[in-house]
Amino acid sequence: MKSGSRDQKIEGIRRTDESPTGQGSEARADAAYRFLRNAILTNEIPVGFQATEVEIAARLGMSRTPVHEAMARLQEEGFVQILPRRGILVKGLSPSDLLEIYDILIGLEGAAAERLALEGGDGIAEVVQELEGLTKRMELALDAGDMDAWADADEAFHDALVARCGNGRIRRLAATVSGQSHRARRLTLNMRPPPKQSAIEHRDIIQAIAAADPIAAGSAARAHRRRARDQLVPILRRLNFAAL
Amino acid sequence: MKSGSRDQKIEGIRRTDESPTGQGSEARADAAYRFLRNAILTNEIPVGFQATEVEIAARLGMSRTPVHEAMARLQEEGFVQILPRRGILVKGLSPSDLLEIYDILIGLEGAAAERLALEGGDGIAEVVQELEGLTKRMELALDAGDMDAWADADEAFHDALVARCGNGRIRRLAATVSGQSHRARRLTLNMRPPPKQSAIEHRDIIQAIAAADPIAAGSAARAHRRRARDQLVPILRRLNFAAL
DNA sequence: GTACGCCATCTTGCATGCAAGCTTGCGTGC
DNA sequence: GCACGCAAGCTTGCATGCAAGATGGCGTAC
Repeated sequence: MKSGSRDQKIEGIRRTDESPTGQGSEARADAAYRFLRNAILTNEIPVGFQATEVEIAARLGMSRTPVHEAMARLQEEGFVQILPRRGILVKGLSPSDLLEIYDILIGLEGAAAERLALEGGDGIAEVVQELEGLTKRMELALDAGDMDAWADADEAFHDALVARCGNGRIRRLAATVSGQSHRARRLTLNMRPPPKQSAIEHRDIIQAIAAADPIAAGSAARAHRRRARDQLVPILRRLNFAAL
Repeated sequence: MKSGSRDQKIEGIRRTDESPTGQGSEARADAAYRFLRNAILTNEIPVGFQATEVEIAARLGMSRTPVHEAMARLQEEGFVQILPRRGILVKGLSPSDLLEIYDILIGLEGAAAERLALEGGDGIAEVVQELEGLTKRMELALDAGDMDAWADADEAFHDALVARCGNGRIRRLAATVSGQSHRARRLTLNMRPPPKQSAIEHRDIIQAIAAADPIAAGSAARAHRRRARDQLVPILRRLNFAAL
């Protein structure tokens, strides 16, 4: 037997009726990529799920070619593993994988914060306001005990930090890498102590950016992610998650 | 006419006689990727070169399919751009591209140095020795006035830093990103003042790693790359390189 | 002479056909 | 009863065929 969850539904790919070929580029391949990535992130396709290109192609109503390309991308990003002659396996994240991911986020978000503080001046006020608003949302959600809303706001803060730093490459890399830790963060959301500290640390970052102090901004961003790492990784190790 | 350099030779792809399919996976597609990437990095295929998938496939002695996959990867990494209906364009790097790349390297190498210092203990002595050896090579090359050898050793130092940090993801990301700046570094090699400072800064990094001081190690690594950035980018801007 | 519109060609994206290797299950021999 | 060998099937990688859209050139009209 291949796996336990062959019967998982993968229906419902959004066939945007734009150019089937042409400038939109990679219509089907891209659709397959986005659909599968999203399905894995939301656990619609669980870790350990195994299937062949043909099966996935059939479920998605397309041929093997675009699925093949999507799989190559997903493998590069660590979401799946193409097993030699056995099919495609949805991979989980081990605690050490997560450690790697957090170390990268520490570096990238530090760089983003630094860059934001360096740019300074003009558009910064707007960014600061956005970051402040998201931090406020976190606090409100935390007060209300709504951890999902807290996680949404927290994620939005970190997304905004890298998205607004003006460095498109950082944005793309961070999105890819942090996507991989999405499941882990959500799963452990209730195993962690209430994240009261997060908002404070976010404000440290915001302040340094507003003060146009790149060194302090980078330092604050790294310290924040470091603390998250040192909190999250031990929990996973203790739980002895082989993969999640 | 498409471009000026259609007649460039792209012959000579190394057809490793391993399994044409099977476990090695992506034999031809991977070969195409590596060959093209290398050719672009070494300027065998110059910036501005433009061709179609069919032409490249013919030159490489394979069909369009593996070339197509290779191109998708190269585009994601920023080496080429697939123009809607006009073919594939080898992209150059603008000064702001290079700024982005350096900001990322600042972050990633900082994280690598931090991680190395954190691991501490056992295998660190070996890594420290390797880094020290490469730094020595830089000094010797610099004394001999051999800038190419200096650049080789410098590159090896930075490669070793991220490769030995134990984080495979950092290694891969850094390799991809730093590869893109390869041409720029080489081209400006003789436009910069003699890099006497580099060896000193490398030793700062090495010392902090040896002392198991992650904060200092990260800080030193970032400071080193920051200086390189602030030296290189203005040169490119001044030269008004649209792309290189 | 210039500008606009139409047609042909070119290029890519996807579907399908083909080949080859690994895996696995069964049969046989010890 | 167990282990080894063989064969068949399954799965992926690559080649090729097909279709569709955009671009550029050429012809015509003003």
